[in-house]
Amino acid sequence: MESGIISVDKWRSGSQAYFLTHLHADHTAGLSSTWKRGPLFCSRLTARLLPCKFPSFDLSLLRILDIGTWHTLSLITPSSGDPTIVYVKAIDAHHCPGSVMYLFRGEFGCMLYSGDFRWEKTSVEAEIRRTMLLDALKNEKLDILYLDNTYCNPKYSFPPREVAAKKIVDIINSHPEHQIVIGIDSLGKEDLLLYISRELNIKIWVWPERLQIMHLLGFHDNFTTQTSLTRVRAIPRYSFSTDTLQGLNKLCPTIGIMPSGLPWVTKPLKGNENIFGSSPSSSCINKSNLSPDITKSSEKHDLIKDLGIASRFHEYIYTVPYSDHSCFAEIQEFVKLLRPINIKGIVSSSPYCIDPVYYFGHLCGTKQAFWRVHQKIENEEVEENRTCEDTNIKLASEGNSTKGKAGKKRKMDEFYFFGIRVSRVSLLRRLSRGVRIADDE
DNA sequence: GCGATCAGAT
DNA sequence: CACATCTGATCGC
Repeated sequence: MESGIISVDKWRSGSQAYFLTHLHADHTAGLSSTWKRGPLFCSRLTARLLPCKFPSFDLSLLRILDIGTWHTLSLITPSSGDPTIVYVKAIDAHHCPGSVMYLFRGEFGCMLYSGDFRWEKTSVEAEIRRTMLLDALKNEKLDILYLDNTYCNPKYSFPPREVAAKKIVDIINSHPEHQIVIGIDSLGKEDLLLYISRELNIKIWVWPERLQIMHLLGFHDNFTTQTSLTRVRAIPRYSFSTDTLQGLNKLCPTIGIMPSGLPWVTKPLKGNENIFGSSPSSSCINKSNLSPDITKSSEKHDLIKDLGIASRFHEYIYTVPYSDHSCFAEIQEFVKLLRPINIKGIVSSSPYCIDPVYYFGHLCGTKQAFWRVHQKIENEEVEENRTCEDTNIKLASEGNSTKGKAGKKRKMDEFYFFGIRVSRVSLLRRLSRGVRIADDE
């Protein structure tokens, strides 16, 4: 049987074509400026952004896939040496700029790799995308869906991004005298920042590399690297912490806003701090007379009363459920729409992320996968294993190329249309995402 | 010395 | 509690 025809967000050697869904770091681990293993397919926008991350990347290896158009790849069946045709269509994933899903058709059947995606149904764009996906699948069963299962648990529920964005503007407006910092990554959340910029009619500060990204995305008027021009700054998420906010508040009153799919917490609060801020006697209260006295009971009451979907985890920090991944209900809608024969989650890092078959197996074209997963769960220690593929990884005796307990995992793979080759994993480290299509396992 | 990988942090 | 990213250590060439 053939193996390793194409890889999605996986960069080991042996494939004939490589597909990148988007440029976040956990999907590019293994890619580098010296890439030469084969053609790399991606969206036009990803191709434009890619040199920022990989400056001397050989651009002659890039293959741009226009969204919504079928592309034809002539590949070789490794086992026989015979030519084979693979058709691929890229579909906007609405996760971050350039992000796409890939729909493949070939001898192996029909498969969709969702990548990271957000499936909001409130926008006009979402309706266009829904139609595009259904048209692409017309009269064709979907053999396998590789699904972004980041929040594949009913406990994960959050509103559309538009709602969260409004809340963030409300928070900013309710702090007219404060500096504002917002934690973001190197790509993503641009729509949020644009919305803030337009609603408040201000520019937003970003760090220089981020301004370059904004310009590549075509945003020339809403962002600046001059701190004097604005009170709203977007800073790297890794430098967004309680310490950062406490430091900033020694200079001037500042609040932090963390847009995230989940309530965000930093390291455990110390001493007599609590989620509504330090008591006046706390050693952590800052001593500057510029600092906001949020501990005044009347003001505290007003702030809390008005938080709505936002929450306040620290005296200076708000978290708002602005997520670039689908919530559980959206994932469910997506699966209901597609009715795949089989589903495979592409994320296995979260202790709460569960094999999507557990929740959605009954929506699939075959009940086999559903029953097998339920059987597996009933036969094992449910609370430990059903929510945590990492448990299997930790139990694995060796970090070879099969994830999980060899016997158990192989059993799991049997009902998938493809075997999945997963790179060697550290027993303690989460799996990277991605898939390499192979059916020889 | 360099890139890839890993561990630990935010 | 998650995600995405950074820094720094270690490994192999």
